[in-house]
Amino acid sequence: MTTARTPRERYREQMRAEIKQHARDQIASSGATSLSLNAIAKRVGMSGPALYRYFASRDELITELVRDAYRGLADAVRAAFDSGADVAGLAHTVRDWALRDPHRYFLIYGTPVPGYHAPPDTTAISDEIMTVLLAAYERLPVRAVTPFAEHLGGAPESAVVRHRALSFWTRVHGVLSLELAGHFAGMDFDPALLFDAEVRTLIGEG
Amino acid sequence: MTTARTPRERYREQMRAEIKQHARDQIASSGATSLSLNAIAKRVGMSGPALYRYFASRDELITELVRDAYRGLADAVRAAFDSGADVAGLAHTVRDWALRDPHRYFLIYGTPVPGYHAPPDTTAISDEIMTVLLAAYERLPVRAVTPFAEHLGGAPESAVVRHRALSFWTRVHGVLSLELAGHFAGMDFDPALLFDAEVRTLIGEG
DNA sequence: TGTACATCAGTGAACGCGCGTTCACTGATGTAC
DNA sequence: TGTACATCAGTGAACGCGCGTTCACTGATGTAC
Repeated sequence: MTTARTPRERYREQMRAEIKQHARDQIASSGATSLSLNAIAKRVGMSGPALYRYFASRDELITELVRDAYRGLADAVRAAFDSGADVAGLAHTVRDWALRDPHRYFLIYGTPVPGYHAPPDTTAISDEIMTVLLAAYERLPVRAVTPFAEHLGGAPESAVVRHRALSFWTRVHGVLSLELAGHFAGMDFDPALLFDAEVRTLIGEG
Repeated sequence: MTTARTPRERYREQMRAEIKQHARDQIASSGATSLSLNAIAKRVGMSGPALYRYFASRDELITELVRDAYRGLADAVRAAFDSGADVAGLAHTVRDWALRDPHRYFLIYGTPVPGYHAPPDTTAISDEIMTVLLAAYERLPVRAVTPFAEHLGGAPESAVVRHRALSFWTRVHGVLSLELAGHFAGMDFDPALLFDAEVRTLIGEG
């Protein structure tokens, strides 16, 4: 959130934000692959070429959306941790964030868009999330070393923590992505409770 | 695999199979959303409209591919079970199947294609897979009732089995889809070992 | 405070492209007598 | 075995469409003196 100085700059920021919002809306209803600049322009109320004042290309717009999504998730997770959330709290933070806008979640963790490669700085944001997870697990009682932790190498205690953080990631993603994709529809249970059950296994009560 | 009787029918089956193969190839390199009939036709060596002799529309072709994918996974899982595979064996069957053609896996379990709805019979095939999972878990020692199993209702023993089968599904999918999407790239470990670690938690050694 | 100039937002026309799908048609293959 | 007809695979032209992007241009907004 850089403060825009001149009115023109402020206007630019505003327009960029508005364009991205409409882009998100379009992704929410038609998917990221079929994102159309012309359709967005129409929504924003200008002609297609005008968007090129704000984004160099369609790819740059998508990249920006991906970056924002990563940033948003990382911020949410860090804020929760700073407010004293434990591992279970972090899991629910992720779920709440994903449920608020499923397509933003899929933009990050969904089927990779062929030909499109995420910008390098997004992996840095991913690491940021992982760092918070590690910090949260370091507060829990130490667990026995697993075969996989041995494979990870390094100090045994930290390897165990890393293993647990990876399990957090894969299990939360597993139950969450199936829920968001609608695979539990028709099955007669509350996805929130299955999620809770998985979370319990992540903090040692499983 | 219905036996084609007349030569014409055999030829038809052959062409349909060839078209689907090229469609799979195209999905593998450009994703399901951007599947193009004309491009497939060119590959097969005929003109675009000729494909309409074999598929009523683009959507029907995709539906056919989705159906085949479900069918293939279900057959693989059932065959493994019939050959005596236990829960861990089934997990590896799923992983092997997914690794053989990641895009086929994402076709089923990836980001839902907006506007496209899977045909109703695919859910039946899903149930088939679940049935095999339940059978595999019924052979394992009975476990204590979980809160989620209580929520599922029905006989406690069967509810526990259902809970475990759901955990199988979500955990296998979680670690597998992140691996296939390339999210473990750059992290210094063997995904196969993380998968094994997750599988161990699914059979009671976690 | 007013004038002269530079910056920048947005337009409309045009580019080439590929898409799914329809249609009328040709020519080969199979069927019935 | 040969002829007459029906079936069906595949073609090429055409449909309307929307796409990303470029370009020359207009008009408004900001800046310097």
